[in-house]
Amino acid sequence: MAQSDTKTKIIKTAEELFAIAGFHHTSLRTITAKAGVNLAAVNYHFGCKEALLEAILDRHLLPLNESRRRRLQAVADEVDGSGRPPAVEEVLRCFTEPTLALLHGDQAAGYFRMLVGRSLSDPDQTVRQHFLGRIRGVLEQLLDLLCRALPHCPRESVAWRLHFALGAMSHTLIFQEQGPLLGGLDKSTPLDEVIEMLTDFIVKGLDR
Amino acid sequence: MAQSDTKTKIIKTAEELFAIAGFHHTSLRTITAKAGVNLAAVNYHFGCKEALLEAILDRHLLPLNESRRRRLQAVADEVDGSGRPPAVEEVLRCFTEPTLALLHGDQAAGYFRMLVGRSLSDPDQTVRQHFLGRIRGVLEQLLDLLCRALPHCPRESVAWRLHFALGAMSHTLIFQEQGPLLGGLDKSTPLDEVIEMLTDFIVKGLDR
DNA sequence: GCTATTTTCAAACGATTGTTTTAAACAGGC
DNA sequence: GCCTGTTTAAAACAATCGTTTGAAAATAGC
Repeated sequence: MAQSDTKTKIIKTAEELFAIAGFHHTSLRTITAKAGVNLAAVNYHFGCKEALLEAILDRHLLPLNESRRRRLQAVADEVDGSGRPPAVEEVLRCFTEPTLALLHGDQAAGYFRMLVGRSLSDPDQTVRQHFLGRIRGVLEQLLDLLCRALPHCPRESVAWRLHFALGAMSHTLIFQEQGPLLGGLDKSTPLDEVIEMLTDFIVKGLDR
Repeated sequence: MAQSDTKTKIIKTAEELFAIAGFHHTSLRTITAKAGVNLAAVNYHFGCKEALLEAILDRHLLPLNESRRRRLQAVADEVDGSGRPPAVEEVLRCFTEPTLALLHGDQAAGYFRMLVGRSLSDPDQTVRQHFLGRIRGVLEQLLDLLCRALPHCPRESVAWRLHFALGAMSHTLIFQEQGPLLGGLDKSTPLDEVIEMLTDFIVKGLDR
């Protein structure tokens, strides 16, 4: 029971607190107190606070990106075979659907979702860099395939549209708890429906 | 010259540093050192750090939102008269174009742009609340008018699409300095062109 | 030119941060 | 049993944070 019980408790608690209050605004004392472990345990198991963040990111982000990568590659291979350009929506779903699978598979992944959404726009360079370093490769792959789906469109235009789309995505991932910023917005809408609407929105923006 | 010279120097410096590093990650000592004023000057002139943030937000956000409000009202009045629903793009530009005017009018507003972009998704509740409190009214007005532009579309769907659009917008405002997260993205693209592409993207997503 | 007010300044305050330290408790191998 | 390496515990570390203090300096009113 002693082996890595403490380590897991720290990771899960920190994941939640980082997602809600942000990395720098969450102290190790808050984490360890809520997790019921000793303060020094963080530095013993992870070395430093920043390494704890990396461990949290790795836990979900690595398999998630691997899944995205496989799906993107599968579509790319299919295009290579048939010679027909892929549909924009098909490409986009290679990126988004693994996220949905993750959120359905792991009940506790809800907080991770917020953390990911925040990471892109975090004011702190540390958080941003750790996150970007783990996702940049997949983004390039996604951009490449999008360009093949839009052969008439210059790469830079596609890149800008993808940039806008990522903004919409991260903003949607964050949205939770922090109160609806729009009056007519129902927070209880199931995540699946939200993602469907978001996908529609993005596909329309990316296409043509 | 002495009257509010210090006060202005503090505001302008803080605006820049808050935009780049975030509110909580920027210390009053960093601000005052860069501004060349005494540490205590902040608490003397503004009361506390949080009030300094409010002053910064007010300086540009109040006139900006007033301009947006007037333009939205003008379109609404026109619709009331003619009875024809407005175009989505027309409504959207009521919100975005005043921003462009601000950025062109004030050379130093570039940092404010980043600050605004960050504020929506800031991990810290303080920053978010101060920002939302100053923009929520205009957003409601924008949503109302968008619903009239899309009479066949249920209000909640419009709200969600606007939600996605706001994500794309804030993400675009932030983007600067922090290194391109996408390879094919040219950072030197003039802001006008970026906003044009962004508007296209959003209109396509909002419409129909 | 004096007074009264505003503004600046250096120094310190108390609280909190991530991290380190030192000792104690625990585990399993032989 | 004892020993070796791992894990926890409480305390202290040095650094930084926002804020306050009290006196000096500058300014304005008359």
